[in-house]
Amino acid sequence: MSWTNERVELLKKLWTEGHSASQIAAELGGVTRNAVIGKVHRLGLSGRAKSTSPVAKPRRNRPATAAAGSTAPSPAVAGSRTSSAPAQPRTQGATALKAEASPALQSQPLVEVMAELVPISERATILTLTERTCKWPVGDPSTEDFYFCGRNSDAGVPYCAHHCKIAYQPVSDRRRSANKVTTARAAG
DNA sequence: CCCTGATTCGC
DNA sequence: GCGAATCAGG
Repeated sequence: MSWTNERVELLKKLWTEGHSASQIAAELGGVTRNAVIGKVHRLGLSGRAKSTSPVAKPRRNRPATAAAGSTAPSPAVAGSRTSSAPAQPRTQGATALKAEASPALQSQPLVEVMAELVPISERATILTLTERTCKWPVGDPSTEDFYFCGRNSDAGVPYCAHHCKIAYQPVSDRRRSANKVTTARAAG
């Protein structure tokens, strides 16, 4: 993958908007965050002032030939599956969902509630999800205002603590889930 | 650990 | 010019 004009433009745009290098790399695809950072510097738009040590740091020699594709960066979101899949989010069990259930698709009222709960600054697109970010979908995936929760989750756990509570309700409680969820969020 | 950007330097 | 490896910091 090369730095075409369009890709550079997108890079500039996203960088200016404050996206992190890894996020930009994910959106561009085919590049690592290192590549993005490198490009940012070459473009001379690193501007986002950091406390760059005025002091010259002693650089160590690079080991040896390591450039040969030793690492296999996988920008794509890996669908991490736990051995035993817990209850699908917001399902009564009857509705057969596709492999990765999308809770947002079946609970419109809840979706609107969630939209208010997730700070814009922490929202994620499909491109920014990692193994440790909450993959709780919010909104209609076919519209532009769709996003993922994106907050931190434990490694391997698909949702943040908050969304886990919603997603993994005991079967015995799920009958009243709609009410409980709404009530729970009101209570905190 | 996870993440962030900064820098070097072989390619 | 490119970006992995590395460094430094949160």
